[in-house]
Amino acid sequence: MSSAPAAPVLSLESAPAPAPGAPTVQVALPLPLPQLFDYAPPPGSLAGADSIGRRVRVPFGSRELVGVVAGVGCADADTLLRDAREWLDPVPLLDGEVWRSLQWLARYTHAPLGEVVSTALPAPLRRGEPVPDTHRWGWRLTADGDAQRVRQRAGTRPQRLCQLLADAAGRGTALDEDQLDDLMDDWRSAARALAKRGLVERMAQVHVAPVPMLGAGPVPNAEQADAVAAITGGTGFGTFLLDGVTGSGKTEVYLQAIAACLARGRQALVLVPEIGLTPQTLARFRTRLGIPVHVLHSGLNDNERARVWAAATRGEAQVIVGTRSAVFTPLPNAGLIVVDEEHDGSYKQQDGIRYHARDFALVRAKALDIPVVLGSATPSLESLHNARSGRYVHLRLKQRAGEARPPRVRVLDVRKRPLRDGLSPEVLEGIAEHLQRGHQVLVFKNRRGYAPVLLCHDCGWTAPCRRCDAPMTVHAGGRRLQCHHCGARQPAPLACPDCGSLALQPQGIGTERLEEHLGEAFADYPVIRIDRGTTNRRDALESQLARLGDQPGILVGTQILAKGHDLPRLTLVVVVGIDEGLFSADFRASEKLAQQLIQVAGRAGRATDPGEVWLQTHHPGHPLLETLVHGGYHAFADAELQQRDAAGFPPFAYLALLRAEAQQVEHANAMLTAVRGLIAEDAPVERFGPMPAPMPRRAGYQRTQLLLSAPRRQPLHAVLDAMVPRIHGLPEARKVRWSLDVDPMDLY
DNA sequence: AGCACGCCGACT
DNA sequence: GTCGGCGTGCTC
Repeated sequence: MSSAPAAPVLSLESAPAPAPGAPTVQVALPLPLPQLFDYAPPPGSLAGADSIGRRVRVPFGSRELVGVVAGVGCADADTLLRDAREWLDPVPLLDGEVWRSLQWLARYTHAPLGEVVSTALPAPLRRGEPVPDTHRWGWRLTADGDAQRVRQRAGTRPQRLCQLLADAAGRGTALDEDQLDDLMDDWRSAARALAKRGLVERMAQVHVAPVPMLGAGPVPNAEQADAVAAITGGTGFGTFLLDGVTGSGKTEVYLQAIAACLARGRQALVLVPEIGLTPQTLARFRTRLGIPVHVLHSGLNDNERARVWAAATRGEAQVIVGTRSAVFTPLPNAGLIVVDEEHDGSYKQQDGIRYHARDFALVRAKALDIPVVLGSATPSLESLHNARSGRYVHLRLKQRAGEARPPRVRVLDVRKRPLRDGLSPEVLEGIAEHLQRGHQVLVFKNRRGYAPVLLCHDCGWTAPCRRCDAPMTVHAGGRRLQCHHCGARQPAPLACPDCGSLALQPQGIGTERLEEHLGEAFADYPVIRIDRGTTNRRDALESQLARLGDQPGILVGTQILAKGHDLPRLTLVVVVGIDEGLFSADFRASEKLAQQLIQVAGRAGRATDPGEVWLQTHHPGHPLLETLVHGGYHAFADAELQQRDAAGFPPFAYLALLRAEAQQVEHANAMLTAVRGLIAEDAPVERFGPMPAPMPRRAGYQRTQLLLSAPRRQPLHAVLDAMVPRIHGLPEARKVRWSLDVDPMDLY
């Protein structure tokens, strides 16, 4: 699904007409098995077509599982089926569009429906818990409480709570728990005490759809107004690529399109990348739209997620903002889907069901017959290709809002320049200058740790991971080794295990080493490192940036710094060590690098101070840099699309990658060879492999892969349709862990 | 995936 | 003499 929306390779048609006989339910179970399992309906109940989408608890071997009814049928007289234990839903939990789309996804990814359903549902629902209620809880005085109110001792919490509730009652209303949180701290203990004496009571409040109270926003410029008009002006499905440089006000366009959607009484779903969901963004949505915004992200616990899901499925949640998995939210009353930063790699799930949330959002929008907006300053080549071929409406925002000007980009040739811990003298001078002017500097290096390898200067030995074909990364200033692929950690050796030499040196530069060096070079300024090593908790990034505030100082970090927060005092971005990315074997490496450079460059000079971006490289003449610096992202994209076309890569070809891993390579290879043998000789797909994965050994497993490629989607899927069910029966597949990735993001 | 059943080593 | 190793086979 990487390029075209809902190309109906796979039909949405469902079950055949039931035949006479004992009724059965066909249940999709969360197992890596391709088939449905038949049961007799729970004793004493009926199962018609209206039970499709309901959850049932069923016996399975010696255990019990929760599944979803995917069809109904009738049993042959001679087959003995087990009884399903119980219905878990009175009416279907999944129905209508979301159910059809999930079935589509199962067929498209060639994954078992039960596993797709189970990734789509919040954990409590997956476990069989009832759909949580979404009532707001209100508190009011009982008749007793009202009568005895005057007898409360003045100045106490219970008295204050009674007073608040009495005031509210005077206005003919109760107070809900959110309002009480705002009005009084620790009202709960007072309420508990009063409730025990029967003076106050809690009651569920009927949901009343809040009316949006649109806050004032900036006056849109002509480009923004045109974009909003295009998105809101159409009828039904349409895909809009909102292609706007950093600072051009894409969020403003989203907000106005969402406001229009709300004005028609419809729900809006907004997808954001994992690190894009900042408190600032949420606050802006809330104040501008003037209604509760329901948030779904990895920081929520299971019950909170289930509640948001429930609120959405009941149509109560009007705006849902969430990361990848939010794309599964049922939207009975949908009006708009927005995918922010649509190029972002975190939309593709890389384990389990390998779906792409952006692409699935398109499928859903089509099924819902509503517009979908894909926004980015650096659109994916897939989306650009679709825009240029007319499948998407291409909306360009070329102006930066306000006075902000695009940053000046400088390519620094560091060949033959002395580098100290990876930084050239010019860079250090530049940093000093910006700091002295009271500004902030961002040093971007896409490599965590102290140094990428530990090298013996005498014999050339490098510290390898014992379980992976990868060198271990040096951490903790050289004292520890860590594998970024399997997580293994060990102390750094004092002497070379091969030759006994003590000349072990960290080789190369990571963020930790940059932090250390910059801390020494600029001892008077704060140096803050932000990467996955320092910023595990969701709010850690916030608090670290808050620590810096408006002070002059240096931020050192990886990818995680490339977007999100506004850093108005930031005027210099130094990009160190892009050279690895220039020569990577992965077909998407150039695209990722270009997007990263443009995104991180967008951090510089968002306010009135003009920003500068310095790229430190040993390859100043590399075509990617030349094109990107002189022609911008679109010139790069043109060139890169031509190369993809010539090389037969997406979006000009469709790929499916079968990965296999086993303790012994032979097992993995035997399995893939057997799979390859399942493909008809004359099938119009190219097959590459079995071949070793780019990292042949990872976490102790030998990894190989088989790549299938076709110039059109349909024949590839025809091959997969015939092939995948038979893989499960392959004896060679027994000792192997395998997975199929349709539209892989990378060939790793 | 889980879980049972099933045949061969070091232990109360 | 048993507890337990993980090979293989099945689950409506």
